Amino acid sequence: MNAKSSPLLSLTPLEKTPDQGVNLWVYHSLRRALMCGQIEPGLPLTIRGLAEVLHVSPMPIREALHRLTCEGAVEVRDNRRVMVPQMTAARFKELYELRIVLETHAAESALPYCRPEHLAELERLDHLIDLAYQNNDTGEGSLANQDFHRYLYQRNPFQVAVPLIESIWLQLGPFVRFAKNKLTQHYRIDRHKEALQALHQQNAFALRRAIEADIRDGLASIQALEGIHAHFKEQALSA
Amino acid sequence: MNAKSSPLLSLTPLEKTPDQGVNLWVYHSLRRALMCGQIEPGLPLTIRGLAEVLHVSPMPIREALHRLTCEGAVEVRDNRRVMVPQMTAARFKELYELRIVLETHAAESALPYCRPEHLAELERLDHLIDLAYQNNDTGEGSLANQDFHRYLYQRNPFQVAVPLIESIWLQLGPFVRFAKNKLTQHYRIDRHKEALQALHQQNAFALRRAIEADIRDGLASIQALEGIHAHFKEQALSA
DNA sequence: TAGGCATTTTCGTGATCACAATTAGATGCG
DNA sequence: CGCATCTAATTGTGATCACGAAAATGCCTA
Repeated sequence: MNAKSSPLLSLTPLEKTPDQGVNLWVYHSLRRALMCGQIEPGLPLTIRGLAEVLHVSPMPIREALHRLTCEGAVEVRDNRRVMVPQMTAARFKELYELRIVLETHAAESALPYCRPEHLAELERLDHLIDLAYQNNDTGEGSLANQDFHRYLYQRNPFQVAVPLIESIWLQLGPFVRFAKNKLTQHYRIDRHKEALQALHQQNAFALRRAIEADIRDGLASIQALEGIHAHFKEQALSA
Repeated sequence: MNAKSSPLLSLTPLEKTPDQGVNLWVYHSLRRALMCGQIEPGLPLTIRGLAEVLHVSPMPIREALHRLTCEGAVEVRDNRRVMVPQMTAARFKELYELRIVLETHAAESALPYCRPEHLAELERLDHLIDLAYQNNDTGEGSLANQDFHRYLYQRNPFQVAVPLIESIWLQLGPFVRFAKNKLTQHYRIDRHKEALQALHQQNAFALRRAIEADIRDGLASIQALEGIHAHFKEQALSA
């Protein structure tokens, strides 16, 4: 009996499966773990290993890993091993620029559809963010922040950018866990309030500026962390 | 023996599998079929049916369909049936706006990495596009056009937008087949030439304008088709 | 004691099987 | 003759198995 010594992963597997298949439950569990930085980049993820950790058959794991692969959350090395990709400073910068491009566009395209009741819901979601950060729960705060942005963008019923944005979030997720210092939280301007005001005034330009500033603030609060680049793999330039 | 009457699909399954697994071969075959509009939107795709058409076991089909699902190429109706999503005018417009946002950004970020030898390759790819259209091969022309754009964007070694752009292409793919009229080809301005000139001059602004114009030209040539909207499902507004 | 090679283990892939859910066709009632 | 119901075929999901390839382990030699 090979008692796998794999449990380098705690992997709180979300609350039990309500009704959705085992497949989706495994996917969401792994996704959550990725997003909260519970999986070490570079550590090889094996199908059978994860299957044992989550107490399911290898099949749902296989499908979840494939899905996460095509979403960019994990990558396949030389056609075999799968792992969370190493981050580089250049890729980090590209991902954040893409966030700005995509999310300012998504916000502007959602602006005409925003009704007063939606603004109320956004204020509620923004309050949840504050609560999470007051509890020093960085992971939950990050997820709540995504809920705020996602709800805004999805006001546009024809929105097609959200899956792409979520893919970017997923690629950045494993590295935001280092932003545990709430120091910058004290001094930061609440860009969400600015966004809400812009929404109220139906001011597309102000909305874009608020969203961009919000994203740049998050980036700055991460880059301000000393030693953050130690977690980035030096890029092997093969020009 | 249930002789499936499914062959509503011709599905020229690409050239045989060179060395990559059956999995990837199936995926690329389906992707190619999607891109060339060989699969009727709304027609239900079944795992076992496709498995019989491609003469493989259901397993590679299952994985390919899942991957195409998370790329937005196909969608799952009420958690069971999978099919090419119906297009609406609103979604069409959103997808093209997203193309412009993503591709102008990708082009600009690739600009600093463009060397003379890359420009030569781009001219070669542009020539292939002309050849395809001269042969009235719309499908091949569309693929060649994607090769041109992809090669340009990938000059940036830290590019992260290309997978997202390919997802948009994949969602638009099944509907560009209607653009079979080469009438607009005669009068259109060659935006790729403009892009190449901008690249040569390292002019970011001109490059963005060329790429945006190129995309808008393609959109216009499709929308100019009378009756194209007959292929769009009227959107069911549930506000 | 360190390095090269062969054996063994582990892994991903692809195939087949069993089962619940859904759907399409058949049947019976009004 | 039309419609509701029931039955049977079909589908997606999840589990298990077999196989070739890649790694890890151990062994042997210099």
